[in-house]
Amino acid sequence: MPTTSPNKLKPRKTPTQSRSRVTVDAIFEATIQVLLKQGMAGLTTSSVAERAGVSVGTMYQYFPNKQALVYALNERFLTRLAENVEDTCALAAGRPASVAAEALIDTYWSVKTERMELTHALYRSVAELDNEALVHDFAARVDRATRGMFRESPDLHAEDVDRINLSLTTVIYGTVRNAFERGLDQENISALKSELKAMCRAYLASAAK
Amino acid sequence: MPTTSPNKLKPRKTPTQSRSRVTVDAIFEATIQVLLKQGMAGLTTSSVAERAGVSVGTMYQYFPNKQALVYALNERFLTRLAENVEDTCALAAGRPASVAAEALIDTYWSVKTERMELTHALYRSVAELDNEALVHDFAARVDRATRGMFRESPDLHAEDVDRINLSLTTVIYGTVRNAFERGLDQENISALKSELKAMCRAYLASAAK
Amino acid sequence: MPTTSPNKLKPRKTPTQSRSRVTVDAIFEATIQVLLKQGMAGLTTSSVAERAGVSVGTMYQYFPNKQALVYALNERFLTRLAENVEDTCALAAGRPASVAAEALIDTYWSVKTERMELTHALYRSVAELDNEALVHDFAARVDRATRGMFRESPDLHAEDVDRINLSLTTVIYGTVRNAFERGLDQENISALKSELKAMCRAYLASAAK
Amino acid sequence: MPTTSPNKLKPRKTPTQSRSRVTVDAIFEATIQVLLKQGMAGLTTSSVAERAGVSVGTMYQYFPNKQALVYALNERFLTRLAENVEDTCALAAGRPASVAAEALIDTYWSVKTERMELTHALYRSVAELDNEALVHDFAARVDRATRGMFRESPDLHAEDVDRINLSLTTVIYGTVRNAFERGLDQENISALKSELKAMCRAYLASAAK
DNA sequence: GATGAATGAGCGTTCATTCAT
DNA sequence: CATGAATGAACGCTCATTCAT
Repeated sequence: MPTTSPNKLKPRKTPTQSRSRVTVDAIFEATIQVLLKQGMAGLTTSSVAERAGVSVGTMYQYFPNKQALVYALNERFLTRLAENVEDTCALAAGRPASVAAEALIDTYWSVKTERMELTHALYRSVAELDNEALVHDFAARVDRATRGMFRESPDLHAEDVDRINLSLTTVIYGTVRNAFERGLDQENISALKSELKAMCRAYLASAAK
Repeated sequence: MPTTSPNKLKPRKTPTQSRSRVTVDAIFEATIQVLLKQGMAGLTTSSVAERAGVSVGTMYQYFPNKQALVYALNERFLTRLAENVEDTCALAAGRPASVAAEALIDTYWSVKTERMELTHALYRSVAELDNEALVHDFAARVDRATRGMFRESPDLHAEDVDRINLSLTTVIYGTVRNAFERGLDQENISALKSELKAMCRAYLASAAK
Repeated sequence: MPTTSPNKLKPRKTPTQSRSRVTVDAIFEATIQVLLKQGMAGLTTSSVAERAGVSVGTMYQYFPNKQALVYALNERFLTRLAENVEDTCALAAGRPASVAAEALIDTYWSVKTERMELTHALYRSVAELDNEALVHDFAARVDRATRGMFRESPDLHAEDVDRINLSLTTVIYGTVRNAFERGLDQENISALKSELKAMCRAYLASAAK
Repeated sequence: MPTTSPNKLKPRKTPTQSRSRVTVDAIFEATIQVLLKQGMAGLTTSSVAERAGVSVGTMYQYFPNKQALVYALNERFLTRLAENVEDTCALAAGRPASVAAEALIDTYWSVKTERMELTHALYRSVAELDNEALVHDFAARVDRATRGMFRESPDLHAEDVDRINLSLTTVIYGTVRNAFERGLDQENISALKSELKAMCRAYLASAAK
């Protein structure tokens, strides 16, 4: 699958001036609205521009092409997610691994729940526009944070940290995503959350032996 | 997001005759090749037809439209997956839950690994063409099989089966998908697999108390 | 407008054998049915073949192409119309011009009324497939008949016949067609018919002076 | 026969700005040229765009689809025709019915003759694209005008007006159309015109008795 | 003969991108 | 800088016609 060179995806200008900021924000918000209402199929440059109240020409001042817009939008959300995870990791560092894992689940779950539909739409947009490099970058960043956290856990052996970190994060992220995509109702969703926690606890308990 | 009525997605003729079978297979294989080489963006009716060595017109004899083609391709793979899972469930029925869970993991993992790139590409194609109804149908089918299997597990209380089934399947399927999407290498992949098994075992052990 | 050479439009075989006759009739009837139900837009070779219960290949045995089929269908109807008019003219020859004109109106009107929808559909098909040469040929044939009839009218001067024939026929045919295309109800239609007769009578009375 | 909802046929932007006006006019003129040279069969979006010297994309800025273009073209001509008839009716109101009828014939004839080939081509285009609703609307509009005119004729009884209006207009419009479709030469055409007038005069004289 | 699967040119339409104003 | 009319390549899809069986 051909991946577009990242240079082509970078915004044309970093919006430091306030007017630019406002415009870019409007474009992002419009993109989200369109994504939620029409899905990726309805995400055309003109639909976004119209909703943002700017001309297509203006959009092209800030983003060299459509893909760059979607890229930047995902970057925003992933940054927010990464920051949340990093905060959580900073707070939970030094606590037992099971506590840290539960904190991670809570954080991840709440970020996904907050704007569930949008999250779903963004997942799709990433897949559709070959922005996987972006996702990998953020996965690495988040991985650094969680690994750091587990490294500080008093109940984990140093040589187990990487393995456990990989397992826990892969399981947690995958499960959360799958839970939402299966279209479960609220009751099942929250039941699932505590089962996931139980599973992580049990795993850590057995792994620590 | 508009969902296309399933009637519009049904193949035009069931390929019972041998010539049709060959043609349909060629089209499916071409779709896969294109999907792997160019992704969904490159999946045009002409690219598939050309690769399959048939004309577009012929394609349209078997599939009423492009979406139906992708739908049918996914259906094929999901059917294969469901059958494998059902076989596994039949074999593992009556064994302890942890053994059953491990069998499920092995089966699911091997089906997905077999043509890893294709699995990934199909995940995308489902998202892009609103074929989620199809996925839900198969999820329900597979769910019936695993629930049946766990119901026979001697070490599970009847009232726990549904909860445990939901948890295990959501965790397993989500983890497998995520493992592939993270692009882990073979070593990490197989490490992950045994960790996942360990996790399920620990979970079941703690749940059985 | 490019007119297709008539050779290209001729049926491939004159259906003298009875089996051919049946097939050709079935094809014609199917063409009519499709024309009535779907209009020219739905008149595809396969829709006609399917309705006729034959394969497209068979259709091409009898008609070299689609246009030839429509051509032949129109030819059939125009022949029927021409024969009716010729019969009427033979009967009314020698009668006063106004009687002859009324007879012509009655005949023309009844042919059009008989299968009104079909008549309309055929008008369209003629226009769409540039079969105007055909129409002109039949117009000439019908013209010969009516001219012959009026020539025998005792109350017409020989030098007026051509002018009066042209006027009457143009007015009558045009009015009949327009009456049906305006979508008038039965009451207005029949009122119109007697007015048209009155008009022709008045015209002939004044022209004879 | 399926009739397309009129909303789908409305132009996308009313060409008030001068640049748009020019473009739309060019497209209309190109449509006419193509219609005359190739007939409806040759009227493709690209042939029109090419002849108009614009891109297909530009065409679609002004017309939502091909049918809308043909619809708008017919609307233009029918509006022109209706206005001419209305003007004539205003001028001839109050004059004897025969004078009014002759004025109507002159007007109708001249509008249709002015661009005879085009008139013919438009008749076809209406039939082919199910624009008959449009024609009926304009027929009603023109009917109002002529009925109003005849109502003012001093020599007509009020109770006869509707019947006479219907007869005269149906005969006149039908005859004019038929005259053109028969492909008569100039000499016959103008002979026919005065015969039609004579016929109407005679009809009115007899009807007034 | 009869069949109907296969063909592929050509259609109507969309939309990311550009650039004169 | 902002605009949005114009562009045109590329798409999904149809259907008259052919020809191997």
